[in-house]
Amino acid sequence: MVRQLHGSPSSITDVAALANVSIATVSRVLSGKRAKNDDISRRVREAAAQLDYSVNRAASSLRGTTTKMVGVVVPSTYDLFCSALIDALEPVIDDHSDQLILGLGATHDLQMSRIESLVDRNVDGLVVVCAPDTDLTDVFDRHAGQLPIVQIGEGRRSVHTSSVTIDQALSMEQVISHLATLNVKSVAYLAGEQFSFESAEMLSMLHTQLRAFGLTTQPSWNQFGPATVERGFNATMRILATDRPDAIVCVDDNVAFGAMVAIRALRLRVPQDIKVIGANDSPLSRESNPTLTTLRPPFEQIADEAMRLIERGPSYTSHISLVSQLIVRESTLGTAADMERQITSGADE
Amino acid sequence: MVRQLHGSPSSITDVAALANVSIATVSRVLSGKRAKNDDISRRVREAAAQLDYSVNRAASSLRGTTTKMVGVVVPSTYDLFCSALIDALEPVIDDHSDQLILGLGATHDLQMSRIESLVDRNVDGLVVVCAPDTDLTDVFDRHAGQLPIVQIGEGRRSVHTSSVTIDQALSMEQVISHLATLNVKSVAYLAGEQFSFESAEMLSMLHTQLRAFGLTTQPSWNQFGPATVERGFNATMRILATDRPDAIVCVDDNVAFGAMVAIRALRLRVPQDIKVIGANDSPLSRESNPTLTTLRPPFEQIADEAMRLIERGPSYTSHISLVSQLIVRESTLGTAADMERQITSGADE
DNA sequence: TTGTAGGCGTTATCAG
DNA sequence: CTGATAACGCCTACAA
Repeated sequence: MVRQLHGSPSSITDVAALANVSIATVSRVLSGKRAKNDDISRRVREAAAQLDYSVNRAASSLRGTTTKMVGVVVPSTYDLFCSALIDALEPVIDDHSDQLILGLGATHDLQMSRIESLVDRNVDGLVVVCAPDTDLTDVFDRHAGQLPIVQIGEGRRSVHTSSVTIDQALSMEQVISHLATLNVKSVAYLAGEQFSFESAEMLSMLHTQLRAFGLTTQPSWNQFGPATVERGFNATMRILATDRPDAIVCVDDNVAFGAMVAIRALRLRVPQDIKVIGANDSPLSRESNPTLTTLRPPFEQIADEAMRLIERGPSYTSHISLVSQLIVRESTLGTAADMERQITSGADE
Repeated sequence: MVRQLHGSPSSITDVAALANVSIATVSRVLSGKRAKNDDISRRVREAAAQLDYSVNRAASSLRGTTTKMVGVVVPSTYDLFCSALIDALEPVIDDHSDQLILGLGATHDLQMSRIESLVDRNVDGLVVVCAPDTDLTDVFDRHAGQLPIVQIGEGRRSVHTSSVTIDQALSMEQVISHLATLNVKSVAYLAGEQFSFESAEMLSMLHTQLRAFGLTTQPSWNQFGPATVERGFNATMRILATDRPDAIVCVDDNVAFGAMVAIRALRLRVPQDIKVIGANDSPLSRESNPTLTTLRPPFEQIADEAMRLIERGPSYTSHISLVSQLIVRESTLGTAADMERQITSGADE
């Protein structure tokens, strides 16, 4: 393989010359728009490899109809949902030989600005996680005719864009059904921030499912708050000061961890005395709490569906709803021995 | 402003026609390669605005010398250091009117593949966080002549690339000096994973600084392990079963949180009985542990320096070392009242 | 199936 | 400082 360390990289003309064919043929062979796999085809590939040739994307974008770039706009990579999504999206985008262009913005204006930039760049598609309380429908409507846009998760929908969401009702049903199987009678719920539409929706579904399965809860057990370990700890302490629910369902694995610590601090056992379930599981939280029964959003599926929708172009819009996976672990099913092990081992070495 | 909802977007030719100048002049005005700010300049800008014109980056890249794209390659966005870095880098890159192309890879092969893709795309520069135990010097050497490459943090350095790192020695000095001021005599250290070079370096610096300030430690107090809440909890429980260090320094805010929970579980007080210090602070961990004294890496500075190095082009290489900021909070300086408040309040509402 | 040639929108060059 | 013009590298009718 000849490396052109100095001088400009080889172009399609060089390949054509070396393979003794026209540049049109080279273009067709290399872009797969040619049926046969004969001698010519072989010669072209060989020449390309020898010259270490790769297409100039700028030229290709200029003349062709795609840029092989996909824009991804999310509020922040701190957000565990967003980082899990990005980690799932990146390999899928790479598989399509596309590039992931990242836009960050936690406000309407920032998100809009990033989206405009990406549209300016003629990205082939846009994946957007709307910031909380943000309405981007105007921006979407403005561009949805030009390129496929896929909204992920909550947020007001534009008529012209596709969406991939998580079916919170089915997810909650899995949780309550699981608890019912374990003979749980009463359930506390540590929700997310009050102002979030998602939180309100989840809470309402919880009540629906509790009713369906004949379980009970109490108003003081259904608390809104930030999704932090500390909040889980504090909220649980407060509930357990006077009451004793059979299970605590948490909006987040961090909250669930705080709850478990609080339960242990009160000399109660998980899961024998109280069962704990988390949600919005991500590899990061899993690592820090490997015994927690939790709802894992289907990030790989989300990424696959999003890219599929982008591939189909702007004229096709579809709304896809996926269901989280309930991962059953010791915090609901474990034996006393399991939990003992969890607390005392974890050997540092 | 005239929107061209249907039909192709306006090009430089349209602007030139409307402004009654040549396309060359339009190009110069809009790219700032023209001194005066006279009538011509004004007419051009006006025409561009009227036509909602924006340059076609593909054409610009094809003809010009830059692509206005910066590649960022990191192991994973789960990693708090990486997500904090990306969140700091994105706005800086946007300020330069560039786009951030993200490449993810936790292994040598993946990182190399992403870097090759980005170089193929002719990005204007590359920011790379090497995966642990990964040597990318061969890849760097191959491309460092073509485009500026900036390594962030640990990892083997290539002679031809720039780097921006955190001065761990100075950071540790801040920590120990702070503890010395508070009359701390003995310090335990919960390190990161044993195999990481960074961990070993930090531990050695800890000992150096302890000696310098006349503090003590014990071999059994210096433990390697994963950076999780659970690990911090377990490790602290084990140490406190027999010993009583005046302070515990943790490699990570999560570990520190686990340590604080363990201390409280043993009915000891932070900071009166034992002081706790974290490190690698990020907004995420700060949110879940707002009372922790911690070392915050200078992400904004890192981002600024990285972009500055990229702007200077491939021929200029420089190695920059920045120092973390010690954020002093209640876990070392607080009063009893502070900590009481921390535990019992945190009002869910 | 292959080659030829035109043009995508921009920037760099060079002459005025 | 401005304007005309030549690339940049590629894709794709269209002709052979």
